[in-house]
Amino acid sequence: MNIGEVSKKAALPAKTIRYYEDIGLITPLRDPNGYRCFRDADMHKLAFLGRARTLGFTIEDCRALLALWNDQSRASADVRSIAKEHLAQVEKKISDLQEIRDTLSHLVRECVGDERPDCPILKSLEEFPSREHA
Amino acid sequence: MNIGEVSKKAALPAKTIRYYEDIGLITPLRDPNGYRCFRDADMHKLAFLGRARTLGFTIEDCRALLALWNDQSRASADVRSIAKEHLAQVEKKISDLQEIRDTLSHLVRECVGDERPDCPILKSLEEFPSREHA
DNA sequence: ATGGTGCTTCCAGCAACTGGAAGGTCAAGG
DNA sequence: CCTTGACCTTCCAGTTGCTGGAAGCACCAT
Repeated sequence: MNIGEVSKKAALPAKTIRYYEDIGLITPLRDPNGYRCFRDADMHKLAFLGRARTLGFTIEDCRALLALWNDQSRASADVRSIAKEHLAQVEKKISDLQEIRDTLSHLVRECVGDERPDCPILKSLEEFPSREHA
Repeated sequence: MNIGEVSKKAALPAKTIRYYEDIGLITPLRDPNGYRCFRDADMHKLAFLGRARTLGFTIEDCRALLALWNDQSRASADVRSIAKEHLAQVEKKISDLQEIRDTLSHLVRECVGDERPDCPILKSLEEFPSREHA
């Protein structure tokens, strides 16, 4: 399989696949003409990577998960701890964003948004030294 | 005021402040010795920037907001539309992350996490070609 | 004079790609 | 046989928003 076909099947841009090879996540063979030659195992890895990435695992997480995936004697606890750690980060990010959303939507609701220069949003950005306590 | 003092007051790293000058968000004066010399107006801008950045506005958003802030004849609608756009992006991100969180927490719950190699998380990453429809 | 801290500039690097240029390869059509 | 066009290759640069570090002045206290 050439990169184009793999790209379609794995739903990953060819550029991304080349990048994954660059950083050592996959090592496809080469045809005599220099074209990358992907086997089913490569496809599987790429599908795995695509899935893990859409779940927001970092590339280094993916590297670790791939290693565990390839390790027949791995303990499932190892995988679980990576996933749990990542889950915690996702939850933190959600709550940070929720706070931001609340502030923003409050500001947007307060702002009439007409032709007058008076703007509560700017006023708030100006007057609210949020990090004073830092 | 030198950069160190401003850095403390605005709760922004000195590196960040220099970076903001580099990209033209602020233009502090210089003392004869070459040191940056910040006036109150610079401080205000930096505080404004810090606040806007903690709310997740991009640098380019900040540039636009600063320009509006400095524009006495601005329409508050202009500010509002930037904030609304950003709010929409934040909300999108929250819901994306919530989906990820749900999937992840489901996986983590399913996984016993013991010494056995059998791992539902890896299995799911393997078997679930999430982007097939792309 | 010496030490320590603070300031300067510039260069490199992070994550995870993405875009584009310059060029080789292959299959089809004339 | 030649051309066209799609596909492949490599390499370099850019993205966002900083951050780290090196090399070298500036300033103040002793």
